[in-house]
Amino acid sequence: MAKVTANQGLTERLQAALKERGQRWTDQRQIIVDVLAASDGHATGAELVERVRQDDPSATPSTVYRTLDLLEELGLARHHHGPDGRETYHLEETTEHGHLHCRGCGAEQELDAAAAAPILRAITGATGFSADLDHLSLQGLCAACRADQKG
Amino acid sequence: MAKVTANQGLTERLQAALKERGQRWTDQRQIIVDVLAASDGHATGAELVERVRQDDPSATPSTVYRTLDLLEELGLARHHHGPDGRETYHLEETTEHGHLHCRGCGAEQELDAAAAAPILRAITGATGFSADLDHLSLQGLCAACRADQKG
DNA sequence: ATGCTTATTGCAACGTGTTGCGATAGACTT
DNA sequence: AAGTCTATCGCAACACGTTGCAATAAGCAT
Repeated sequence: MAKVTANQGLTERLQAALKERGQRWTDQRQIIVDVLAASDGHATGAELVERVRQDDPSATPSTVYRTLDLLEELGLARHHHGPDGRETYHLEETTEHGHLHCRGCGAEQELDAAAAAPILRAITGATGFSADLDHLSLQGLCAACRADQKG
Repeated sequence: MAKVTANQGLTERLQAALKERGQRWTDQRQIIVDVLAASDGHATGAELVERVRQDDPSATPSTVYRTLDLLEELGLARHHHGPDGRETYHLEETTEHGHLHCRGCGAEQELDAAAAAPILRAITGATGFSADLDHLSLQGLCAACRADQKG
């Protein structure tokens, strides 16, 4: 049985977008999109490289990273930097969201658009900046850790 | 003429803090603190390494980075990650502040504690998190670029 | 099907930062 | 002043990403 890509619609959109720009559809790109979709939460660049190499051992990091850049250009993927500076990628299909890292317990929490709205408003109010939620990556202490510190 | 360190007070504080922890004061550490103080705005790790090597060509990256980590542990320095993930260091003497990067014009703007207060409040209100201002590094569009886009 | 154009790939080298380990050299004791 | 203990240093190797270049192969035209 032929391996059916789990992302028919996505793949088609991608193929169309590439054609329009005179760019090409390749097996590697299919694999990378599949892997990204499969690790739908968040994956670092290195993790994605490794997973892609399980499907196609001939793939190299440069190709994977270049494809990820391309997917971002096309608006299909996003990346942000964790508190340690490493890259984390996710598909744009996931709703736009920010990230919160607790330096106490190490927990990571997502911040959806609704929860972020007052924050973004405060940023615009204080600075005139309209901040990108997808690039919002905060570090601090979560409620539980703050309570612990007081105890 | 002996080279006089420009940071008497800082150096003394540092020496005392190290002694208390059973750690040592070395020429390299003096140089690194001096360099950090001299490039008082913000400098990437690589820039700092290069400047330190001008004063002491025998210094190696590992030493510089390890010292920077130590200075952070002691609360004397801070680093955050720019939008490209590179590290940027500054002395803690500078008042705590966040950073805003405009993806339109590339401008970088500082965010002082007063301006940030309503933002931090909004974050706590929305999430329970108490965010670290020093690690706050936002990307978005500045007021000018937003106006341009509308034009 | 064959050939042409050029986007994509793999490779190799680089840039930034981190880590393990043996050698060096601070700081303290005698 | 000499010796001891161990923090720090330099080195070499590694991890994550990026970039230039020559070889490959995708997509189109014939």
